[in-house]
Amino acid sequence: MARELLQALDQAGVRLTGPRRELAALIARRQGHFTAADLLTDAEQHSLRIGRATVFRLLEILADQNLVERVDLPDGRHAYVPCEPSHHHHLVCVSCGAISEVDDCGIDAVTDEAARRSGFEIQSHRLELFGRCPRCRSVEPRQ
Amino acid sequence: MARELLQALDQAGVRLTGPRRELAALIARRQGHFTAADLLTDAEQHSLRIGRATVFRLLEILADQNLVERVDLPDGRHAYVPCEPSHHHHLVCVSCGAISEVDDCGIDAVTDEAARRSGFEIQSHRLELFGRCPRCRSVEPRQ
DNA sequence: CCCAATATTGAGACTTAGTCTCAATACTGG
DNA sequence: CCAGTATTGAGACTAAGTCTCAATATTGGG
Repeated sequence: MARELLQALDQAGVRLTGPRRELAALIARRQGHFTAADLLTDAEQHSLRIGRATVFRLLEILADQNLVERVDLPDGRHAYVPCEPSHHHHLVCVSCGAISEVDDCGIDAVTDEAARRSGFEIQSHRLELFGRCPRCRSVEPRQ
Repeated sequence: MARELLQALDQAGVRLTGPRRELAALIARRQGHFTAADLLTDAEQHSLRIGRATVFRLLEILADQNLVERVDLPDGRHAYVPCEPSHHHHLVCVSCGAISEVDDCGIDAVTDEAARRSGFEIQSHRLELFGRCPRCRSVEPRQ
């Protein structure tokens, strides 16, 4: 999976330097969402000397390329999710942090309707869904 | 408008102390969204000695009462919007920062569909729409 | 292969948002 | 008025993120 990330970066004309390869590998090893701080901790545990700025810089590049998406968790923290570049939305499991992607499920009708009612010209939107994933539901059916 | 905020707080059993009244007035004077830092600046300009913690504490109370909603701006900052307690979504004007509320425009169908496809049990969602408000559109029709 | 131009790097200072603690103060009901 | 409780501001603290800069890595051209 790190392979794919690097390939996509390469195609976008981004230099594949050592630190970037290492970070791509760390990201690939993660399940679900992660924060910048997570990556810094990971790097330290692997005895990689990667600066804070480098992490944020790569995350910015990845976000620009839509290879990673920024998600605002309900508690206000910022997390990132590796994902397909196409437009879609995220389902965040509040128990285990797993992320699932769902593509457009008729949201356009909603935004169109909102535009009609408000007179706004809508340029972008962000939909985040929070709940419990199938696995967490089966482990503890009701919370 | 500060009147309404205070009234709602009162009904919720929150003490209407001096600093809270002052902050309510500052919030009422604001158009659209604002950040905690905005309120601190306002307070200072009005020579009010209100501590940082007090601002965050009141915002938390207001958010708990759904009198204010936290909005994550596209640039990653956190802002607050005074609003009606009922469930709804926000339209944020990226030019002037104006906020408009739209209530449920069929989003439930979208979340239901997402739940069906993913197996998640969806507990909450957040939809934010970004674009340009009617006024900004008329001033500069295309950007 | 080497070199000069350019991009990237890590370190750490810095900024900003938000939390926490605590002693002083304000508010409450009796 | 008074005792108990809640709230307050100050400021220390933490965490997230940005910025600067000198050192290093990478690149394409000769």
